[in-house]
Amino acid sequence: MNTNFDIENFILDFSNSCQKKQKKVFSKNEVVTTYIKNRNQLCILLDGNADLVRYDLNGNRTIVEHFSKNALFGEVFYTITTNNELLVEAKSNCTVLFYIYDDIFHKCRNNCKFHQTLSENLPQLILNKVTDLNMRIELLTKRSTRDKLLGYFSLLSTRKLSTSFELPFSLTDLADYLSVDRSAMMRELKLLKEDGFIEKIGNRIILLYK
Amino acid sequence: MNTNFDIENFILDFSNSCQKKQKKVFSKNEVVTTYIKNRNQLCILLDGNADLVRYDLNGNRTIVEHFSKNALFGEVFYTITTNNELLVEAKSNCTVLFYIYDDIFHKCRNNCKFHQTLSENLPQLILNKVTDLNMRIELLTKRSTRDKLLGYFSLLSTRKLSTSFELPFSLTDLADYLSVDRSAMMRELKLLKEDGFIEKIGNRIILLYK
DNA sequence: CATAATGTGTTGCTTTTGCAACGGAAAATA
DNA sequence: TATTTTCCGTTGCAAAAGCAACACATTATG
Repeated sequence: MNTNFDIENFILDFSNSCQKKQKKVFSKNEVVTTYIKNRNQLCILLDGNADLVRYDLNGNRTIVEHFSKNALFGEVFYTITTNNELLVEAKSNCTVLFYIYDDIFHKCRNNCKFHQTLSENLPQLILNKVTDLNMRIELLTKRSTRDKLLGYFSLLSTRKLSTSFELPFSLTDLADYLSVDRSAMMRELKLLKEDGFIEKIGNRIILLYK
Repeated sequence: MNTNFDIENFILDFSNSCQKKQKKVFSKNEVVTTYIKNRNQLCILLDGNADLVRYDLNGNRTIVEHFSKNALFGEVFYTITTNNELLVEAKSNCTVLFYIYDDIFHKCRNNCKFHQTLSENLPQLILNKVTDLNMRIELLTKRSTRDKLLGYFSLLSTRKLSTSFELPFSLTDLADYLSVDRSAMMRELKLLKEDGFIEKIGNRIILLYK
């Protein structure tokens, strides 16, 4: 996450300072948490990978966000407006810290340093989420599967400062992230290879164009 | 916009308190502003309607956000990460206040009340944007044009607390907002009518299902 | 008021995407 | 290690969406 706020040190310094917290360990595919209206839970992923997933009424699965080490998530960052189930699924073994925010923008009743520091930095952290969401929207508004794939690859390439990078998703999950059918995406992936846009070696993509 | 912060009164009280501002009037279809990296402009729509629009390399147009009276917009709320042109277009005659934020989360150098009050409420305002963006993502991840239309209609219906409501867009713009082809959307709209999901009288939609 | 510009509604055709199904590879698990 | 489960890669077919073109309505504008 791109922030001036040093989450890593913050966690090291303060993670034990608040009494109102819980630390839990999850194994792969377990449900870490479900998003519930007005609870204002805040979670920190100390270790592992997890996805925020939504299931709609048609049974379609959408990966809304992907979290890795030190990611912050929870209802604090996501005002819930619909009835759709929103849950965080562990993609690997995970260690997670849970906090409840009585009031997002004010101090913890216990007046602990953790909540205080976090409150100060919350605006910046939320703005980071906004950036992520806008990127997501940009991807989703692309009209074809090809453009979604290329857009996503170019994003990863920019982040890694390299035309070669690992996919953080399985291909099945990538399809759910781009909101397209998996087999149609595989077909397009093949065409992208044939048309010389990309190379794919296992989980690694190499961008060839420009 | 759904916020505890009373924008209307805030504008009345403070819009003249900061020296670093500009008030401008635009006529329909004029470009209100272009989003530029690191400028941190903040705009308040005093009157009229405007859209945040993106044009991609294929010439596709996407309406990213729709603004009406008292809406806040500008780079402050949108961390720019791509090269795509992002601009705000007046959809009617508009009056807009412009401010520049030297530093989003700190006080204006002039220490004016406007920036101070806004700083205090910025987290809440950003959270409102997050809500909007999440709804947008939810719409865009729907797999079919039908589901996008129904999802959008149900959203408007919830907002207006009525199964009957006016569309805030022309149908051409609605297609750009849902990121679908206009004629395909028209076709689907016709089918929705035929299948008894909606009624459409001019600009007004009536939801018939459930 | 006449004319231009924009928006609506429609359609035939083409392309893209989704769906369903399957075999084999890889990974997780007993 | 054997076995089950998940993931990858592919394909034929059906459905949906995009494209292009047009007539007509409505709205702006000289």
